[in-house]
Amino acid sequence: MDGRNDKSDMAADDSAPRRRLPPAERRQQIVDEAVQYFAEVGLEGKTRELAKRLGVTQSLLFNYFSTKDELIEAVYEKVYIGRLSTDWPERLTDRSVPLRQRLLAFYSEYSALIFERAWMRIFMFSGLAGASLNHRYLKHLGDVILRPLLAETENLARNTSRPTMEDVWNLHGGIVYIGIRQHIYRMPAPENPEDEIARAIDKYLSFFGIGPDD
Amino acid sequence: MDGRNDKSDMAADDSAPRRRLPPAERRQQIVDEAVQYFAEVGLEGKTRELAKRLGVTQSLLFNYFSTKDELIEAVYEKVYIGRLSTDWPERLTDRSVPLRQRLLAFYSEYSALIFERAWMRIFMFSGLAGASLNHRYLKHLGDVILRPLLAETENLARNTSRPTMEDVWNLHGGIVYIGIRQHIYRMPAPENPEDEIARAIDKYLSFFGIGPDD
DNA sequence: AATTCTGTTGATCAGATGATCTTTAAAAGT
DNA sequence: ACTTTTAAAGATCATCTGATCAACAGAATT
Repeated sequence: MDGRNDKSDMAADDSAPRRRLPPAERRQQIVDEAVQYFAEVGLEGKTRELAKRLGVTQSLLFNYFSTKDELIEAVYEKVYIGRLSTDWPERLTDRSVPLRQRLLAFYSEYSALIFERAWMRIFMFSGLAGASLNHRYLKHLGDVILRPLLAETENLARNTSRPTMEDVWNLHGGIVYIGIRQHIYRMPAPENPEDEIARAIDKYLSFFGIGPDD
Repeated sequence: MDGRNDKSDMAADDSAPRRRLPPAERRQQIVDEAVQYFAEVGLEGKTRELAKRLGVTQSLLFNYFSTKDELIEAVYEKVYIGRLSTDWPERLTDRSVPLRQRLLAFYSEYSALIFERAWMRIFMFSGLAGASLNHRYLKHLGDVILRPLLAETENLARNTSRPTMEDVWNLHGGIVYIGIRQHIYRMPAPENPEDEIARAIDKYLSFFGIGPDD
């Protein structure tokens, strides 16, 4: 594209000729940069461009990943891993705490994790590509987060209309859409997403007649 | 990829050697198939693969579009055009009709238009690619649909908490997310989206103390 | 039926791209 | 200091991909 080759031009580090990193470290460095790069341009980003951003030869990449797909898999792992804390299910179902408070805590932490450009975009790219990790993640989310959340809502719902799984997905989707607008569509973000999340939760709870202290 | 060349193997039409279509018709045919194809595999789909699906030579494409980007632009136009009816703004602000009813009518029609795989995916692909049409569409949507919708809500809101633009985006996002789950992530869709949309609208309205007949 | 017009094909190019392999040189071991 | 080990670079391959252009053939015109 552009003849960037001299100096002080790269996004990453290009200045120092520091070579021969320990393999584990180099591998990690490659994956980290690949996450950022692929998040920007998509999973069809070129290995040469990625190598350039790393200040490294293209062939080096294949020293750590025998194929590009293998690198992308590593990117998936890196990005998907630890995105769903294991202790959320129990904290979401801890009935000694008001549901509203539990929801606020969960979505506060969760949004902090997912309202991140690299994650958001790679999640979308991999979703469009039909990656299995994407399906597994969403199934997992439904099983260990949203379904318990439905149970908690049902337990407290005072209205005639019973909550359904779709109601939970609607709550979830409305919140996630904030991140989509911001990072996928690059629209201006709300100054304080936490406030909007709180409103979404209140809207959800009040619809089922659940108060702040229930 | 696969040596499909003989017969009865293509997704589109491959059987008949019908050649020499009138230019306008051929062009339309190409764009139509391109929409489907790019919606499936992304905007980095190959011209040769597209030509194969059309049962046509790859070089023919460049007889109608001097460059691939030009074809993609045509795909954008085709897909974006007419996706926002011009009469929605006035119908949404027609205060002789209850707001709930207006919202139901709008999102019933709108969801019928956008809950379509090709649209949904190309919108997402173009959004990730940062296409200007995408930004313009969202700005337009905000200006002529969501902002008036906020005004209508403000006009009827009876609660202490005043509706904000973010509330409208939350309503919208929650609804759109149904389509995202279905067509981007390819998750099982709710049997009847209209019901879920109605619930989302009711949740929204009730939060501001707006009744079904207001 | 012959001629003209033009939609379509087939061959091909130039650059890009994933991947391989030999060579170089930095670090570890002696 | 010398040798060994092995990251990393450099050159290169085979294929893919967007794009070009001359040649072909179906349809309209005369």
